[in-house]
Amino acid sequence: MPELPEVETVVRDLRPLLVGRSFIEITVSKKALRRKWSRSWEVHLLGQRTRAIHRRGKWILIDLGEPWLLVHLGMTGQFTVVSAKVPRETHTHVVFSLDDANELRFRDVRRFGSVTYYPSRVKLDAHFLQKGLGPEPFDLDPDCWGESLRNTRRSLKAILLDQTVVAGVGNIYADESLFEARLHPTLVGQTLNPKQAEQLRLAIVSVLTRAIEKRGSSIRDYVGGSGLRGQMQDEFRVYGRTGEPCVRCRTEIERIALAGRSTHFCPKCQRKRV
DNA sequence: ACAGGATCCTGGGGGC
DNA sequence: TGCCCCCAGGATCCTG
Repeated sequence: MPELPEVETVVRDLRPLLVGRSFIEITVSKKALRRKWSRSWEVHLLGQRTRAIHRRGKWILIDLGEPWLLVHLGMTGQFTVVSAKVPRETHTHVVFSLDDANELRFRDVRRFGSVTYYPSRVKLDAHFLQKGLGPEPFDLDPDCWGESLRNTRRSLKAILLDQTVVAGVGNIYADESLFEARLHPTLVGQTLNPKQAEQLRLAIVSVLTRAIEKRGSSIRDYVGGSGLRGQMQDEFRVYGRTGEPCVRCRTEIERIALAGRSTHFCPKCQRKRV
């Protein structure tokens, strides 16, 4: 589910509820997440005061002094702080009881998400380095971005989904960014001129910024760190609007399969010409 | 190098 | 009501 704007919203919601708190108990369900939770981590986590919470791409990083927690929401992950009195919902897989009678809960219906312990920031950085996680969209250097496009024969859609090129864009915001930039999703990176490359970079920044302002998109499962749904789903211009009229030209929005994902675009506004 | 498919999971919706 | 098929905000591995 969650792309950069959703993860950013979770982090902003959790920050005031989590910083300064410590874990007094950790409860884990029997069902395994994408990376299995190890009970041996718990001794290192209990009693540690939370110093900060950050986002990197679609990852959530919790700074507990020396140890860190790394969280990925996968497709259906929810990461919320609620009163311990609130009954736990089904599919709640990890619960961190806080020292203020609240609980930090990780719930994930499809279990594609993960909650992982790292003993230090250095180990965490090594993990990202090994994955080759790309730059944040807001810090993306125009020349570096242009270079990434010039050097590949892949489609724009595939490039946007590649977390090593730019971190945090997923299926929804890839489609919305391509519409904003008026570029066809099947266009090959190599064929863009510098002006178009820059248009696309700016479109990504603009779309993600707007989505953060709207607290992300809640289509089905997504909620922010305090349980509230987002509002950006009401402003999609192509995603999920197959057959509906384009907001710019009234042409019917088309849907194709590309890079293994459903892809939505306006065949008139997003021409294949370069 | 890159596209496409399968995989990990569960649940919702549509068609019959 | 039930069953079957398709679909889903992600990441990763394998094949051709």
